Amino acid sequence: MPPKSKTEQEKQQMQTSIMDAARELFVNKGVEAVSMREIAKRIGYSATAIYLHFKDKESLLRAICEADFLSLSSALNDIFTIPDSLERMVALGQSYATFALTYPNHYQLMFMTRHPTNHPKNHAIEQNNAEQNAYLQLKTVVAAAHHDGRFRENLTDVNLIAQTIWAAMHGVCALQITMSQDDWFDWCDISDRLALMQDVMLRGLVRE
Amino acid sequence: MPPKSKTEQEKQQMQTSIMDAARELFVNKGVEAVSMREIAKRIGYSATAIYLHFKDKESLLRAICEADFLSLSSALNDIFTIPDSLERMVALGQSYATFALTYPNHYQLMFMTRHPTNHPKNHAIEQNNAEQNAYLQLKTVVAAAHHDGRFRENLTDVNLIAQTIWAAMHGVCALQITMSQDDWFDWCDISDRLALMQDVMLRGLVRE
DNA sequence: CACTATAAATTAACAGTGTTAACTTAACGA
DNA sequence: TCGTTAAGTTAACACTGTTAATTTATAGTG
Repeated sequence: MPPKSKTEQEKQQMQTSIMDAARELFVNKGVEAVSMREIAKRIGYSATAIYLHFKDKESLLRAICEADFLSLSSALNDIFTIPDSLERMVALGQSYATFALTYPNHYQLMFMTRHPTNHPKNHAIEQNNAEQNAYLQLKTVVAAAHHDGRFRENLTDVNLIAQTIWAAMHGVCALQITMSQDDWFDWCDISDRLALMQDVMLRGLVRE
Repeated sequence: MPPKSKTEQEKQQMQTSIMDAARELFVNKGVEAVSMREIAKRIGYSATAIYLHFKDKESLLRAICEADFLSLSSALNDIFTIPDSLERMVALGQSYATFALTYPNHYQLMFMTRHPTNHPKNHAIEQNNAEQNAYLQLKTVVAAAHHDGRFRENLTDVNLIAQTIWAAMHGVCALQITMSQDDWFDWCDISDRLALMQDVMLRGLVRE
């Protein structure tokens, strides 16, 4: 039943409906455990219909990730209204963690898997802009706090500080994502772990 | 050409040869991208021969991780001769990081890959002993430092402290492993990042 | 030596995967 | 009314993990 000549808007709608169905399945069952046929059935199409909109499964996944990269960026942008530079920094970390734990599969693809660099040409550059943006947002916040003289005297390398803060938040989130299913010991509440990490990092970084 | 009745040692050798081939392929291409047939070909057997030693693909993966957990455990054991509890804690973190960065492949499988955990019953308990040991080593060191009154007053939950320290070290190592290839910005030296993380965590955790 | 039981390994087969090629519709412009 | 063509479907291919059936070669027994 193919009515001819969908409008551009209808195409867009079809794309997002594919992406929405795929995202939900990906998150619930894991990317590898979801088949194209399953995604297609969810929206009442055959599997091959997806290929009219996305080159393959990986590019569908990337499209979803890119979309959420944008929402990460805008979520991080909301932070910049906070006047105090330290509070701003904490809020940035909180938003970052919220994103990571809300979209664990996407986070895993973005920050927890070595990218084979298969397509180094085309979207490698553009895509890294998104990554760069996310890091630049962090770096900007750190630089502001540094400019305000909030860090200890011996902390002068803004890049080093930013990367260490990033590592701290990443550590909590990544460990939660990979290990939360393992129930072989007492995982403290993730929010407690996040809060303590923020607290410890602040105490360790900030001038008294 | 099946000669009858392999000795127990030969069985062991076959198992480890399977595990070695699998580990290398898993790490280089990703677990899901490696087929049993490919692993088997690597060691000159047919795919189904693997099933004589491992129940399925997942249990092969778990066996690999288990073996690597043991070598981590023994690497960490050397620390316990250090008398001062804080120095011991720092040294543990250092050894942990050294292991992670020396064997990034193993580390990736152990701490950076989500495992399905489909069969929570049988081997869940025994198998996790190795993991438990590694974590218990950390917890022991943290508990000692806590007992010595080295932490800030409000820090009383040993589990929470241990998990946060773990997350901090994991963050630096994991980010290094996944992102070191991406050259799209100025990565500071890994040893600087590690040192700063240790320093910040110490300042944030320890009573003055 | 012959014969069988058996461990070790292999091939055949199954259901399911991502993906491509060939085919079917249905609506539009001429 | 007739192609042309976009939108979608079915058929097919080369894979995957895994199980069942089958081979092979040795070890022990008569």
